Amino acid sequence: MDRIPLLNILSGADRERVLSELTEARYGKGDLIFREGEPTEYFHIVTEGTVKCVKSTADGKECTLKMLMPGDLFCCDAAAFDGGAHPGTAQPMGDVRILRMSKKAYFTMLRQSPDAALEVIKYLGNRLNEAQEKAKILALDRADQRLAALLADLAVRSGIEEPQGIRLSMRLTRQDMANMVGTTTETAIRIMSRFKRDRLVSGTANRLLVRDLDRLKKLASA
Amino acid sequence: MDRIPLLNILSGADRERVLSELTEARYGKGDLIFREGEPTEYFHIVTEGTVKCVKSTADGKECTLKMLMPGDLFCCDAAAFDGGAHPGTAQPMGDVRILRMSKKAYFTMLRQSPDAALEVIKYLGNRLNEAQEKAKILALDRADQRLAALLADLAVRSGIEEPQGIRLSMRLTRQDMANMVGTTTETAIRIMSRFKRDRLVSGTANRLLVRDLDRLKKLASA
DNA sequence: ACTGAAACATGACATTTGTCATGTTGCCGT
DNA sequence: ACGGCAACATGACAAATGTCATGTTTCAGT
Repeated sequence: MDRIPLLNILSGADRERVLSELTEARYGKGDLIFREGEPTEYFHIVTEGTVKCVKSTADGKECTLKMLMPGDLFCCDAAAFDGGAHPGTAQPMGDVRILRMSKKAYFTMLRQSPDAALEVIKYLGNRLNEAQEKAKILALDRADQRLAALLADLAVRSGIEEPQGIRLSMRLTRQDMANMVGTTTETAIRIMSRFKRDRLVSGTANRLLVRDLDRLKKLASA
Repeated sequence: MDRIPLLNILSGADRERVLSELTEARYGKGDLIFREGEPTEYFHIVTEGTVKCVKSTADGKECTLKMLMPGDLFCCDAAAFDGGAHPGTAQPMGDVRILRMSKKAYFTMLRQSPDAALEVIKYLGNRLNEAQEKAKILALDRADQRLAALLADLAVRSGIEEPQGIRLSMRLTRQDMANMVGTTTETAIRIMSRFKRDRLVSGTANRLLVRDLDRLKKLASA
């Protein structure tokens, strides 16, 4: 519970009150934290593991909006909408732990602590910029560039240095990648095959290695 | 200055203090309110006209992120980032009027008025949902569906009822549309020609008419 | 009313991406 | 260790979109 900015900025009575409103919940592979369309009830904070935010179409196609990692907030937006529905589905990638708080307690916190409100505003601002950057990439770049950008980003943000390159910390299938960059699984596989041949990456879902981050970044913005 | 939620929720001394910090600025065709990469200095509110938010690539391609209309806030996000740079360019579509406030006054407002902070949180939450919905559309839909969705959305949000159909209030070239849905001008033109042939729309930039909103919506989500 | 520039239009072709089919590899649970 | 399912792989073809070229229409400013 140390690496959560929103909680760290609080102190004294504010902090105690907020902590007393938080409940821990755990989820595993196959669970859903909530579904697209369901009414929002809680404000959430990820403390361990990775949570995938997904939107789907009527005909079964899926699009992954964001991978939430420890420290990330969710439903700080939709929940603010009185009575709104979840705009997407939240799905754990393996074991995760989250803290949550009722909508009412969340509003109370925001009203009573300007620090908390400012922190949420900064967080949402960053998320908005991120989402718009993603939209730009989807609108203007080719599939291979989008995939290169994704791998580079994941390597930088959650990669582990290894002698051979940067190891990605989470399991990530070609289908997961496809959903994140807006292509089909087949194209993602083909592009990954090419990247492998060109020694940019190696390995599959359980052990993905980024072998040439610089070249990957260059390709992403070429 | 009546139709600005953020200002309407304030009253008394709070309202006076905030109003005293706001300065009006006007811009016309060809001006830029700010450029991508420049440091953020102000928080802005649109009061009249339309402002286009754009991101560009090194090789001159452009992507329109959002059309801001009266009541919209901007740089409530980037400005919250101390010393951050503008993630995009803000460009007036014709004559616009905006109110602005220094970053410092903006922070003071957010600290002193929980109502203002909550309003900004709600606004940012909506913008985030919007941006993610846009990303989903870019990731999963064909160009004609994306264009249909755009036209339907504009018709609903800023259209004027006319005997022949719904007239779009702003000037919008095929190139503008292309930049908003992530295609080339040529494809946007071809798709619009088809829509015209099928009696879904008519007219060009200065006088665009949506003639069959329902069919347009159906195409968007088919 | 005229004129130059911007917007619109369309054809021909290249490239990218999707679709469907089929086969191989890797990994998890018993 | 092995059986089965998910993940990975690849070919052949279709569809969508981009690119380049060329011509017409529309519109704002003189």
